[in-house]
Amino acid sequence: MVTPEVRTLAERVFHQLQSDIVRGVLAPGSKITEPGLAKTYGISRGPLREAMRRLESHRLIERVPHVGARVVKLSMKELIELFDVREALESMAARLAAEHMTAEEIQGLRDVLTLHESQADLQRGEAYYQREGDLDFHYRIVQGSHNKMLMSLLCNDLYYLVRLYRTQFSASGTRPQRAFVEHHRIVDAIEAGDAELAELLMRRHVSASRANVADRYAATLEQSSVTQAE
Amino acid sequence: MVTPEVRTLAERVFHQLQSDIVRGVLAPGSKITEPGLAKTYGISRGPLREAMRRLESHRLIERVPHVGARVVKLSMKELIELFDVREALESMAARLAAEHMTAEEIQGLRDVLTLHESQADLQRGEAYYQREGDLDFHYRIVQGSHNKMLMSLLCNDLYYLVRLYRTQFSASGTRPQRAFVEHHRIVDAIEAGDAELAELLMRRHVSASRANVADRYAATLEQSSVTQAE
DNA sequence: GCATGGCAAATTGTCGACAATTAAGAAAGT
DNA sequence: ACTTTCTTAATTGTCGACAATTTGCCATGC
Repeated sequence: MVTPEVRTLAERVFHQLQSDIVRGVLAPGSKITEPGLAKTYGISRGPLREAMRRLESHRLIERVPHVGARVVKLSMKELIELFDVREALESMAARLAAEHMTAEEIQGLRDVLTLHESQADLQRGEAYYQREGDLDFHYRIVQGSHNKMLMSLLCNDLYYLVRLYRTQFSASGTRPQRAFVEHHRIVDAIEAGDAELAELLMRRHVSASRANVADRYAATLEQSSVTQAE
Repeated sequence: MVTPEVRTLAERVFHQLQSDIVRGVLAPGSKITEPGLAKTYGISRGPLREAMRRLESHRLIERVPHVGARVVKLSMKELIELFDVREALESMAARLAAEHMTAEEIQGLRDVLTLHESQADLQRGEAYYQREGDLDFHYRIVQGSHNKMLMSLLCNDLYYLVRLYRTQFSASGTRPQRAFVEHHRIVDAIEAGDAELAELLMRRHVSASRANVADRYAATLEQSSVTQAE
């Protein structure tokens, strides 16, 4: 990941909190109190509040004035919204990557895929896609777009939410091989410099992930309505 | 706009600073010092720093640890990057708007257009598109997407940068009528529920704006290279 | 027994002071 | 005259204390 700038206390505690939230150390929806955190991390409330303000901007915590803050808890609806935004941004990223990625970057992307392939081969492709690997792939394509604003939006904001969702829903995705193939096809398009195709494939790829989530959402709704009816 | 939550000092000074930066009261690239601002706004540095941290997250100021902060100054390259992101997000917004917008919202959108038309008719369509009007149109479509994450990204982050760019480059867009027509066509598509068409038209609309900016960018580069050569 | 009002504890918001780091300017040496 | 180094001033980073607001609880009245 990006080397965290740990020059100040506020920076350090920001990254620490970010990590703790994404990894599930701080449970989604749990209330976090300033004196508590200050004591936990051994700092005063000043830098802590600045870190929390940044986390708020990054949508990892939600604050209400004079009341308090709690770790964000993604609803399925919000999760699907997140995938819509990802579809828009990542398809654009794939298009730009096909136009601007250097040979070295493309090679690095291939290396990531082969590495993942061997890992997935061992673990029967089950757990892998719920880990960092999948995001690593998307991460590199965003970098390849050479668009700093895209990189900032996706890598600094949205991907942390994606990782948070994985801890929340322990996504038992049933489509590891399919995603594999899709990844390969996307790299092929990028390597061929076919921007239009790369964009289309990435759009379908993210859209398929969202559909997967949406299906489970529908199943959940159905079940809850049954529960409500009885 | 969204009613600003002015419950605390930090909130108030955040909105104040945001407005001052976007309106050009604080010049792009100018250095801003904490004691100076604290004195100007009559508050202490605590809330001020929190407001600045939020502005930093929203990309309106840039901070370097132990050195200071300055108002962001968009380069043409960054501006074009911004338009790329807008193209991706707003075309998605138009698609969702065509799917989810209510009759009342569509009527409101039409009202905005007719209002703008009368204004533009008076002012020969010159100055209007550099003001709030154009953004107001886009704003409503984003609202119509009913996607909170999209709304947050576009309305809370990117649109402030767009407004900032207008003060920076005093964009002498030569295409008011064309944009008018494009706006109308987009609304037509949304009203017809044609999501695919709405997305396509919005993509072209933003893309055309970017092309306009890019042309001026190229002209600027040419001129500077001439200046350098002499 | 329940609702309403006020009281108290805890938490958040704000402030001023002190420590740490940086940048600029002056002085001295080559 | 130029570079280098040291000193100093200014700015940022951090802290602890105080004020304001909220929330839960308890007592009182119906």
